[in-house]
Amino acid sequence: MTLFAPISKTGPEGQRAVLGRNLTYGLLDSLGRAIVTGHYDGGSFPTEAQLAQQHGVSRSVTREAVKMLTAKGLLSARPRQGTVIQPAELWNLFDPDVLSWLLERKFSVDLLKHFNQLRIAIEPEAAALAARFAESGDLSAISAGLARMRAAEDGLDNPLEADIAFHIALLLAAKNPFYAQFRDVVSTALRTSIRFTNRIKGRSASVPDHAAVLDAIRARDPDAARDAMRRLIGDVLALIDEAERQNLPVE
Amino acid sequence: MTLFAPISKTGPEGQRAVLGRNLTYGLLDSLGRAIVTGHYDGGSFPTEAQLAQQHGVSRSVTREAVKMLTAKGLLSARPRQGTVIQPAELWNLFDPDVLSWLLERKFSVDLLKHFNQLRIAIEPEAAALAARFAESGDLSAISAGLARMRAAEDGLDNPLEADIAFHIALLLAAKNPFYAQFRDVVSTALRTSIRFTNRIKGRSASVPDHAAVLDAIRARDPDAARDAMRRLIGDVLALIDEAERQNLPVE
DNA sequence: TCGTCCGATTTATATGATTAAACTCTATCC
DNA sequence: GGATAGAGTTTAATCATATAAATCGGACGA
Repeated sequence: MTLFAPISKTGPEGQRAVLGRNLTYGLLDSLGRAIVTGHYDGGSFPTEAQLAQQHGVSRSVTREAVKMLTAKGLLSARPRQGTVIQPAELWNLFDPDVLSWLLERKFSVDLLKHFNQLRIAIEPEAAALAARFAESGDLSAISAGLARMRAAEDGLDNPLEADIAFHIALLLAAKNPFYAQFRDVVSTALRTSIRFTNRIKGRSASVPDHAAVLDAIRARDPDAARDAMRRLIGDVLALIDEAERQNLPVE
Repeated sequence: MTLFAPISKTGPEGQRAVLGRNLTYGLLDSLGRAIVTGHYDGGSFPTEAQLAQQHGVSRSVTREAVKMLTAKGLLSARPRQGTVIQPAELWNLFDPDVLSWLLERKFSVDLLKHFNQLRIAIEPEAAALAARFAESGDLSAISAGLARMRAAEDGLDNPLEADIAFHIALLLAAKNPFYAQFRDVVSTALRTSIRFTNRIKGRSASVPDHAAVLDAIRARDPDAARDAMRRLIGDVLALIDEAERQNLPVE
């Protein structure tokens, strides 16, 4: 059974089919993706010796990749028992790698809904905190994001990247390191959303709604900022719920 | 310079001073704690050869521990450059290990505030979701937590553990895997809070306030559930803010 | 029937050798 | 003089092999 091709090291001509910046990261990515997408769901996970052989790398590389996966909560290794996949509840979902592997699965409205259920908790509160604590640099950054969104309306910028820039700047303005950690979740959620929301309405993210958030932050009005942001994400969630009710075909 | 004692392997009588279940995990914990608590802030991080020598372990163990730390975002390793500590913004703060190392630092009201600023985003929304999606098993679990809190009032249970059980059960009732991930943050926050809040008021967590949350969830009223939970955590935050203003000596 | 010991399996650890990557410095060329 | 190509050096990356420790299952014996 040849589930995987060799990661490929330096080939005859010296080219390197990169799956990462070196063999270990290549294997990490390959295994992580395979685990999260359920390639091992039926049978059991291979032993470290089998892994090394299947991927054509040494045991050192294998062990280091496995150790990284255990650090992210995907695996657990014990002598004699072998290396086993941990139940999904133990995975570190906020790890950027795990997050990106999750998206390799078949697209699911469910995942998108969960993303946005999280966003509607985090971002309104982040806006409220930003209204209290944002410094002038933070305000400029949010404002710059908004400006890019306006430019995008005239085709002068990428609307998705502009939207992301706005939301990231806002998370940083909350001046709380935990909120800053949601950078990846939010940008991932937005990137995932785009191919979905665009199917429903032709509209991209509403500039006036975003402007309302910034205005409230500028006015140092936490409650108004929270409400404005809540409305923004509430709209997306309503869209998703509607799609779910209609059992809309997606992708 | 002997910053660290050897991790200690099997000693004379065969006992093992465990800093983890094996050498790699011992080193992981030791290095993680040292990094997060700032032991390396002045100088630069040792090379892998130096680490191995300083801790009296082999290069394999060292490399695997370092790889786990890079997986958690604390380190980055490149040839010729050596192994370097990543800026704190890149640390995976939601990783349970990182979270626990964070608490090894000198207690700071700041950290406690950040914890609860996060909780006030997550938990009210979790309560609202629970009001919509909780199944009967979830309701029993939350109810059991509340019962334990009541028992604790009569000295029949541990008030802190009862409180934690309540909040964890609620997170799980939201039926969203991302919310479930906050188990560690919330229990850590509560454990940290206790030694702080107890200094201010003699009161432990209010049973009626918690009961109000459960009642709203039972009544399938998301808005009421959100408000009730918001009030609960808002109280804690108010306490912290007050303490901060008075620059209260802590611990 | 129960416990103890033995053997097999798999990860854990150690070590030596070699390779590749990345930075520094220098000497050379224009 | 300044850019630039190349050599040299440092450090992680990789490979290979050997040995130790942990644990499971079954055999054996009281």
